[in-house]
Amino acid sequence: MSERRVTMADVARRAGVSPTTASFALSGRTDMRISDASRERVLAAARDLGYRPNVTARSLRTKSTQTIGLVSDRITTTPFAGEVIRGAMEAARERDHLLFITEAGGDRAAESSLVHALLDRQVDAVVYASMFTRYVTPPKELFGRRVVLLNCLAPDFDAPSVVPDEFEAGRDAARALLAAGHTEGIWAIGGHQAVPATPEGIIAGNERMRGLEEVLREGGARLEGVIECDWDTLDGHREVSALLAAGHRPRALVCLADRVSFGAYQALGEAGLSVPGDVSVISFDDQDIASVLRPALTTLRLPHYRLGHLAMELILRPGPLEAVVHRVPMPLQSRASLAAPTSG
Amino acid sequence: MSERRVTMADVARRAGVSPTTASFALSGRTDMRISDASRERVLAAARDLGYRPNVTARSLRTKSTQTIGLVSDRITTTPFAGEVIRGAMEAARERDHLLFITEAGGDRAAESSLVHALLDRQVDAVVYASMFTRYVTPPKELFGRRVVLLNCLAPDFDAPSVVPDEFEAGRDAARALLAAGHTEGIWAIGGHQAVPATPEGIIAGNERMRGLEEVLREGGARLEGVIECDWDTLDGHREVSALLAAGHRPRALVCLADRVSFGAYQALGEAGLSVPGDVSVISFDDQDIASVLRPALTTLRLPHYRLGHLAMELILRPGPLEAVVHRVPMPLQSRASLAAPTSG
DNA sequence: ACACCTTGCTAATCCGATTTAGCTGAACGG
DNA sequence: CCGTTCAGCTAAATCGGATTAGCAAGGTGT
Repeated sequence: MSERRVTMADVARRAGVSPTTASFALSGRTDMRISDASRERVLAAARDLGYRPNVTARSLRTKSTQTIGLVSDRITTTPFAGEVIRGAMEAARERDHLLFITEAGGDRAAESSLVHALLDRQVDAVVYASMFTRYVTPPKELFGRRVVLLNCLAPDFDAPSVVPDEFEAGRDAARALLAAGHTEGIWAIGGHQAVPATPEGIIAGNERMRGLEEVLREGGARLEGVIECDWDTLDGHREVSALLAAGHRPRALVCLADRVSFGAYQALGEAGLSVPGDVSVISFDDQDIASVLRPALTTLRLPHYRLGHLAMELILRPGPLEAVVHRVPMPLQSRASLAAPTSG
Repeated sequence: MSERRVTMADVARRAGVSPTTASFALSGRTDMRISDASRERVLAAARDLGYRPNVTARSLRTKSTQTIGLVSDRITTTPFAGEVIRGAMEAARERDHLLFITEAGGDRAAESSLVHALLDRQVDAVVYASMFTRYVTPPKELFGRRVVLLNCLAPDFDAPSVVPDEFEAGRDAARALLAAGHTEGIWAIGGHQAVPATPEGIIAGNERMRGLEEVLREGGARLEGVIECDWDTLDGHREVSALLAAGHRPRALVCLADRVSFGAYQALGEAGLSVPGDVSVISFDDQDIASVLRPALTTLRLPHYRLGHLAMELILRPGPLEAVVHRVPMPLQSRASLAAPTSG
């Protein structure tokens, strides 16, 4: 891409030293003796010429490209996935690394070919990411490589995982409910289900429900009912409408995803019930919409930025990677949809 | 990253030819004569050994890395920006290129340093992207380089731009309104304003308004009023509430962004007005939320995927780039919020 | 029979860095 | 005065390919 770049040979020539000396002076290595005078001259020459090392050339020798690859199933499906990338990117930048982004769209062949494309470019490591928490089997090309699993788990694959702490989030939801005084009329909408097509897709649902029920029980409360449905606005609307039509009068709704909450809001509104006056709502995810709903939604936030950041941090941390599961807390975003139950 | 890779020398050895012959056989070049027998043996050896060329090494000689860099102000601010990246990525992949993603967050120094990081890695070209349409001044490091401006304009910079066709979208909004029979009581909410902090940020607003008013006028209609406000849910809610409180009874609202529409929906609902029964709403952007609102929002879609795709296509198209502005159509998503005005 | 092409291949160089091996001159010790 | 040590540097090899220059064998034309 245009204009001959200044090379180290140019710098060496201008400083009146050999390329070897220039190299050592510039890299600041001390195992080869360079006089202060020479070093200064090299540094000055580099500065004057605006020298920048050719990372590609260096990589050929050093085997390190300062480049990380990210392979994901889908980047754009979930609207907040960008935060994952941003987290990874910023962590990379803090250590002078750059990020290749790829997306296989769930296609195994495409995935393999993308991993090859990354390896052909000598990436130092790969982040293998899923856009919702689930079990995966990374392509065989990644075996034995430096890999971190992001938002997914692979028991047979020797690599660390970074996932949201769904279980603790479930517990926190229950704690918030109890703290507000809710012990009766609590319904879970969305239940254990996540994505219908993916049997393993129920990690988030299961964990959230497990934590929720556990702390509720400890607090002497319990769920009045669990409604299993897909995690979407339409489903939330349909199920909550049905619930109300059946004569139930919930005091608190635990929606397993913000999209479900939005549907619940709509159903509640149509039935003339107010949030949180008549019914409290607590939710999971903290999508954009959560803060814009009226009333603003109290929800447990999926820590996408931190997920991406931590995955990259692990990769760039020196030393071998340990196959540990790192659970990132899901902070409670306390907003307006949760309040004390009205007596009666 | 582990395991010695098979090199071309290995392939040549196994095929019993020189590396030169292997190179020519593998690249399929015809300007050097290689017998069919030799070629076959090289190809077979490569296949047997699972040979993959080291792109980094090749780049050193050829100056082409099959790698494109993307520099943006913010990737995650707008929830649909992921589609831009996906479009660019897929276009890149169609031509066996990979994409570096970087984000400067509006910081000029960071931007320069990221561009350097890209150039140090010998990217073949750079996509300079903004997350909302505006005038920009790319960093000087990009002058003379192969660059495409994505979602932004820079008159003094010799490079093509790819932007949404906001003007035509405004015209299409007007056409949709007229086709539904609206000629009176049409209000624009959001007006020319876009982002308060950015004086150049009004391109989208200006163009949309210009197209809208032009076609309305041609159709013998006109706007009853234009309300200038920021493009956010809160603003939409506040302004529409105020409008109704002032005794106005709009028949159609043109919201300059979906977020504004959402606020308008809330205000309308609170006032007991139904969409589209009492008031029609047409909007711009087509964010996720648009299809999930009740009734689903009729809106002119920002063609993010195509924007990203076209930018990358231009870059990968052989030959020099021409400093032309490419306008990508914003398709009308006809949903339920626009209907004929009720008489009376 | 000799100059002249072709064909089919290889040796050597290059790309821009890093790194290893080795060389030179001064200081030092005895 | 001679061998040793050490500071300070350079030549050359290396990484994995692409590319240029050139060479040997066989065929052609005259």
